[in-house]
Amino acid sequence: MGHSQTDKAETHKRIVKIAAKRLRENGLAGVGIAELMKEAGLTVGGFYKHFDSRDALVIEALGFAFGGWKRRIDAAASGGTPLSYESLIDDYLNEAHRDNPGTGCTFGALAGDLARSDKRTRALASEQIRNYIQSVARFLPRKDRRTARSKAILPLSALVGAVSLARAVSDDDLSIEILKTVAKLLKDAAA
Amino acid sequence: MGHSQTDKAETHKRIVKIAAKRLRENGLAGVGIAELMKEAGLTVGGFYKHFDSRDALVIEALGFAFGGWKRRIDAAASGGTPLSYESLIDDYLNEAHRDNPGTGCTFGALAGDLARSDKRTRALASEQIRNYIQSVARFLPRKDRRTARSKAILPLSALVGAVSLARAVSDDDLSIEILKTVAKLLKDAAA
DNA sequence: ATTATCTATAGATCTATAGATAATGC
DNA sequence: ATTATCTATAGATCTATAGATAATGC
Repeated sequence: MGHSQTDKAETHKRIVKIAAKRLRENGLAGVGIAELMKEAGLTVGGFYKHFDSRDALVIEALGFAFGGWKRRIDAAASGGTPLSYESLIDDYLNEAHRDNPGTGCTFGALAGDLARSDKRTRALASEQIRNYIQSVARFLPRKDRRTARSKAILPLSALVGAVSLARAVSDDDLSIEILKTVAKLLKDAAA
Repeated sequence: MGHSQTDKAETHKRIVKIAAKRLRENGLAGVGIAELMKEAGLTVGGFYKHFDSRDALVIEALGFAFGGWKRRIDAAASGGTPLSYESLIDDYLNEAHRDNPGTGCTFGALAGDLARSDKRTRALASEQIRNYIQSVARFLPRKDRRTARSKAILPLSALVGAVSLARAVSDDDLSIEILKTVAKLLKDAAA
């Protein structure tokens, strides 16, 4: 039982990270506190020294989850290998992303759950959608730069819809057809 | 306490309809048996004379829910007023649909939940996605008829993604911007 | 006699809290 | 002394079942 204040900060972060993954995998109501704490190597009783309520953890975890994909594409945008619009699409619409919602786009995994969440959670979603629109806008081809913000909303919706539908079907051929077709048509439209 | 066999068939259908609405509103795990039975004017005990399990009701309710929107656009397609591709889009991307998931498109409301459902439920989703692709394909402009099936998958994904995102945000201006922008860009792309 | 529905409840699960335990840190 | 974590459990909720009740339908 080691429990310095440093340990506590690390423990807190570990719980948030695990929740960010498990909530994207199982939905916002799909995993209990006891299970999350167990995955963090702890027991249920300690939870409320870290969070006021389950909802408080959900909000924190969503904040962390949203940050993940955004950090990734922003880093790619400003980093050494500037990502093209096409590679952004391929980075989103592939089988690895489809099969790993826990580390993927939060909207792709939880848009439906967010729609049913309270106002505070949906305010976070608003803020993040704005971020995502801006992020996607930066990757748009030169010809769309002037109306980039508007132009970014269609591909963003199509990406979220396509990965949701690709995950919802049991037929793998159909699932891959959805991913590949939407990827191709989005690229064609931008060319 | 009236309970002829005719009554029972009607009661069964009433429970399914109520579930189809409430599951789209609250998510596949968001409403309990007692609440559904109460809305149908019944009590919880009678439930299992109608359904083997809660899951069995969910499957039946999804079947009914999927049928709703499809019946609507198919009727429009073959009916007196042939719906245009543009009016199909407007029929989907508007505030009334956004604000009434209980009577709207099942994928728009439940794609994320379906992705986390068992294989049997996702098999139903596969079948229905195929139906929806065909339904949308019939509305495509003349120039896209040859590759209609492929061409239908992008707008379908964009519609589902856009309504999910429009519901997920708390900011009404942003929500309307999503609906209107995706509608306009889809129409422009088809023109 | 059969059965559609009712009331009541068993058993499981989940959030949150109470009180004990064993470290930290002044 | 304080506190991070533990064990144990209260209270709520949810699915499913048991047994009673009051209609249907032979």
